[in-house]
Amino acid sequence: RRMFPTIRVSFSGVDPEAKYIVLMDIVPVDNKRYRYAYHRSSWLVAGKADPPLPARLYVHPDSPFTGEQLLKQMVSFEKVKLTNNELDQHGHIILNSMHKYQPRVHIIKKKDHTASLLNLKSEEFRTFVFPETVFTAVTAYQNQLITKLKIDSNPFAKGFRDSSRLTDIERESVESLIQKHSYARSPIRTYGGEDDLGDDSQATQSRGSAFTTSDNLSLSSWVSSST
Amino acid sequence: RRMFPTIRVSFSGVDPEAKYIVLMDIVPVDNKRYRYAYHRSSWLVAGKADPPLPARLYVHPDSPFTGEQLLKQMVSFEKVKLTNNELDQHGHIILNSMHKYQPRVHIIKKKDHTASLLNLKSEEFRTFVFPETVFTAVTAYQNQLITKLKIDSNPFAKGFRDSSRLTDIERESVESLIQKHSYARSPIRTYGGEDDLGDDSQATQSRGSAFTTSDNLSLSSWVSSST
DNA sequence: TACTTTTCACCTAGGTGCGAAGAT
DNA sequence: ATCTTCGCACCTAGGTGAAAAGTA
Repeated sequence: RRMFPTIRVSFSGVDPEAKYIVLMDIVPVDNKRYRYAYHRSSWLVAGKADPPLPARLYVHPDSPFTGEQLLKQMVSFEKVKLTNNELDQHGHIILNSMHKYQPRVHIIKKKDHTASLLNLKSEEFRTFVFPETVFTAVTAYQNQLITKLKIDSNPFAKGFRDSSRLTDIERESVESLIQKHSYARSPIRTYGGEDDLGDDSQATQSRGSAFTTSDNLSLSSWVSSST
Repeated sequence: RRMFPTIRVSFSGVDPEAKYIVLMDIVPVDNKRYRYAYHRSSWLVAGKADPPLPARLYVHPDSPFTGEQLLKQMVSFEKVKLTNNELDQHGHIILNSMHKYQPRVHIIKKKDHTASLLNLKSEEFRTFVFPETVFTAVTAYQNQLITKLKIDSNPFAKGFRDSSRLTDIERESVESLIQKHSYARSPIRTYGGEDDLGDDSQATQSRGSAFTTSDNLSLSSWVSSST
C-alpha cells in the first residue's frame, strides 16, 4: 500500500542547468522487533529483528529533473508503495512489519551521458535523512488515535470520517503522542554522502501538513499485502 | 478530450544503447472546412479553412526512451488530449473542429548532453505518417455508426453499451465506410525527415485493433472544450 | 493472543456519451 | 439550421479502513 502521509522535499543550491535523479529508500533504524503496549500507548522491544529483506530503491517517476524544476517545485513521494511480501514483483519497497524504519531521500547529479543509474562513480550524490519521519511498519493500526488521524487526513478514507471525527481532546492527545516520541529530533538534519555536490545544496522537508513531523507509531505508514 | 482510438507504434532499427525522445503532433491535411452530409454518409467541402491554430507538440511522457525499450515495448499515445480552445493552458493539442487532420509521430535521437528539446541541430530525427489515421475533428459525432462503434470499443463508454450494441449488419456498414474513405492509402508509409538516423529505423503502427485503420469520419478523435 | 490476509463498501480522480441549453 | 458548451449519470482505475477469516 501507499506510504501515508507523503514525504515531500524541497531542494536548494542545485545547478539549474544540470539534471538530477531523485530517489527514496527506507532503511532499518535498529536490529529490533517491536510490539505495541496498548495500556502504555508506546512501542516496546520484542526481540531481535527478523532477517533483512531485499533492499529496494524508489526512483522518483519524474526523474530526471532539471535543477530548475527542483528549485521551483516540491518533490512529492505520494506514490511510494510498501509491502511485506519479500517476493514482490511490483518493485515496491519491502519492509518487515513491527520493525522501525527511516526513509531517506537521495539526489544524484548526472554528470555525463554514461547514464546507468547505479554507476555512481561518475556522478555526485547526496543523501538526506529527516529523523522526524521514522516510523514503525504495521499491517494494522496499533492505536485508535492514529487511525482517526489518518481517516481525517487521507482523502481516500473520507468514507469513514462521519463515524470517527477527531475531537479537540483527541487532537491534544495526538500532539502529546508526537511530542513523546520525537525527543532528541532536530527539525532538519542532513547526513552527507561520501561524495559532495561541491555546492551548498540541501533538501528541506515540507511542513505543509501536521503529519510531516510524524512519530514512530505507524503514523507515517504501514505494511500490507501487495496483492 | 482524449484522442480515441489510441495511436500505438512500434519501432525497429534503433540503437539499443541510445536515448530517444518520441513525439506526436497533428497537422492540417488541407486548407478546407468540411460539413457532413447525413444522407450520403460522407464529408463535403464547406469552404476555406479557419485561421490556423497554435501548433503544439505532445512529448510522450515516457520520454526519454532507451532504444532497448523501443525495441521491446509498443509506444502508446492514449493520453494525448485534443481541444478546440485556442487559449488552452493545459498543453493539449489544439484543433479546428470540422477540419481534416493527420497525426504524425516523431522520434529524436539524443546525441549528447546538450539536452534542449527543441535544439534539433545536434540531434537526428525522423517523422512517420500513417495515412490511415487521418480524421476530421468534431465536437459531436456526425454518424451514428461511429458513435456505436466507439461505445463498443472505449472502456469508458461501457455505460452506453446495452442500448447501442453494434449489430452484424452495422459492423458490415462500418467496414464499407472505412473502405470508402481509405482509398489510395498504403498500410505503411514513411515520410523521411531532412536528417537521417543513418540506419534502417522505422515505425510501425499497431494493428491490434479494428480502429488502427481509421477513416476520416471522426473515427479517430473529436474535439471538445478543455474544461 | 497477537498479528496477517482477504474481501468489501466507500471514497478520489478522471474518461464516456447524452441531452438540454447556448451560440451564430 | 448547424454547430458548441455544459451538467450529468455512468463508467474505469485504484486508494481507504472495517471486519471477518486465517495463521501460528
